[in-house]
Amino acid sequence: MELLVDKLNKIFTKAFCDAGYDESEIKVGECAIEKFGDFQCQSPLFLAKKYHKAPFIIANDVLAHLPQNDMIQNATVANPGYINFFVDNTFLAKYLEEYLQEVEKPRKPTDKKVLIDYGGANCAKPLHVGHLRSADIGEAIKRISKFMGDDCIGDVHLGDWGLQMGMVIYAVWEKHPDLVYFDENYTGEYPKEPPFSMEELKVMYPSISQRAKEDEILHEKVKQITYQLQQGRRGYVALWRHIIEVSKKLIKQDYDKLNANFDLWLGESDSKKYQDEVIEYVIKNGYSRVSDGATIVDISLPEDKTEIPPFMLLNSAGAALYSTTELATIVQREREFNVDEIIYVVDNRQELHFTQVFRCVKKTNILKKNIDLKFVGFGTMNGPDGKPYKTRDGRAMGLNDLMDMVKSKALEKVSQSKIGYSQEEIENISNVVAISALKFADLCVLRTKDLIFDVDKFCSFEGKTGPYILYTITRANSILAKTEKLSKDFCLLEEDRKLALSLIKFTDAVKNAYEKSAPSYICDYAYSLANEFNTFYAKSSIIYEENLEKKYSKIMLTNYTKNMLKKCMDLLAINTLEKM
RNA sequence: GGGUUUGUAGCUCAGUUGGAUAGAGCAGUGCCCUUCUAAGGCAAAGGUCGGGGAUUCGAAUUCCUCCAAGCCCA
Repeated sequence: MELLVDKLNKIFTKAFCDAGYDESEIKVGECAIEKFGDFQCQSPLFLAKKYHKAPFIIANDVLAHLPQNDMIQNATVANPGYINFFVDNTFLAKYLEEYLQEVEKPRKPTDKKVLIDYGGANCAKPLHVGHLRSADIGEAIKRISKFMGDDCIGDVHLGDWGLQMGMVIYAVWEKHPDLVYFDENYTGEYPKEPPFSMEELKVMYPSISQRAKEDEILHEKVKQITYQLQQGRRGYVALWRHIIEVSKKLIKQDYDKLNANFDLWLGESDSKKYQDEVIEYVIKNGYSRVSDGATIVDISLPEDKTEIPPFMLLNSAGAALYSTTELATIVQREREFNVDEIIYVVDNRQELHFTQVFRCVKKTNILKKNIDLKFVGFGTMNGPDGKPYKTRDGRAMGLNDLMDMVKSKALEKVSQSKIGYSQEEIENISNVVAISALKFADLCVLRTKDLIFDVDKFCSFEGKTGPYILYTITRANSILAKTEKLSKDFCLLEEDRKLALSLIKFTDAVKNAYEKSAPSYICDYAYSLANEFNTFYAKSSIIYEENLEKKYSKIMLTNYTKNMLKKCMDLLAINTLEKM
């Protein structure tokens, strides 16, 4: 199906050509001033210089050559050379119905397999506000890409190989020093069941981490355990497996609340099997050199203004680093999942690190095919002082603490509702409302910018928020529930055309969101559509409308809007409600 | 010190390849529930687009310079 703007672009391109301006890139856009038109063409302004003519004259030439058609109405020229026009109502009504049918159809597959690396939670550690962005943005990008026809898989990519693992092992040892895991001479099978519960695991890391900050000896001990684990000490590895297993369950609970559904639950340690091979490949093929005892790969390019620090393969102690693991992971993703593109949804602060990794991949030709490596960075969640957000006691705020805060606010609000809900309904509704507030607040700012963490903002249910969108859906739904199906043809009323025009802008929003990996475009669109609907809602009486033709048309629009809003929220991975 | 990002209303943010009167939300002001959920709608108010210079018919947007802040690497 040809989109309206494409149809218009074609007509205008022909008109320009007929008027003697042979240009291929004639474009039509939204009219900046509403009363002048639905759309406008600014091309005369751009062409003035080339043709040595005033834009106003060009615009009039074009207007005279505009062919007769059933779309464009009341085309006028405005100073200094805009061509403004309206779209015919009957045409718009027909187009809208076709358009909405088209949107429902599944897209043609793009044959592109994309792996999205988001999440990044650390095993044994609770999720904090910093994890919110990656989960929200990553999940939305995944859904948007899928909608556009890509074959997408999401990988949570857990941090399962760091110091925190040593801390938990230490905590277990402290509690049960006589478990077989700690007996170096033990050669038998280790128990299948973990020696701790989910609840116990939750408190292990925070308590040891706190103590290690003050206790130098304990800190050393933990480092040593971590080292021994990474060297493959049997008992520790067995215990480590238990920690991962229980930890995954805990982490999944949190991600489920945010609607972040990962296809893969891999972690840093899973690429370990490729690590030695990768190191050997880089060294053997002469891509690396030794500098101050460390093995590095120079990745600077001639066009760089300043030198980019080298990629570090092995440190001076001969140990693999975070960057090495990253390289091995990319190799793993090529071999095991055969991807065409990898998208990293991570904090902006990691940009240099990924630039180094990507360059190293390219320089060493370590991949068999050309995989597109994309860094999709997001801004840091900062506190009111502009620095990364910390609670009063100096820790990052826990995700669950934040959720509880928002939820209690939602509970308060829902309990006040005129509609008498049961306790169970109140519980469910406030849950959905709270999560929508949290996610929408996070998603609606352009991802690349740092943002100030503001509890009140996340708890806000008015204006440009998730609950506003949900509320709009429930209003629409309430009308639909109270009306019977009427069989009349859809005719668009003059007073409702703004809502219709808003509905057909969906394609632009998704396209932008997809191309720029920026879900905020969907938020903006959903908000403006909801806004338009609420204006429509306030102006019209729908279920009491006596003219059946009008009534039917308005009900149809209500239904279209509801579906569209739900579609947007689904792309953002935000659940909606029928009643609230 | 090098790199990088940012500076738009009191606060939090939008602002398409330069284009008409720089837009939203929150807070504050005034209206609107005897009709579909007021978590809403309508109206007004709020700005030297960090400062200065340059290019242009035309700059929040491009270039230069200065100021301030964040982050990364040292």
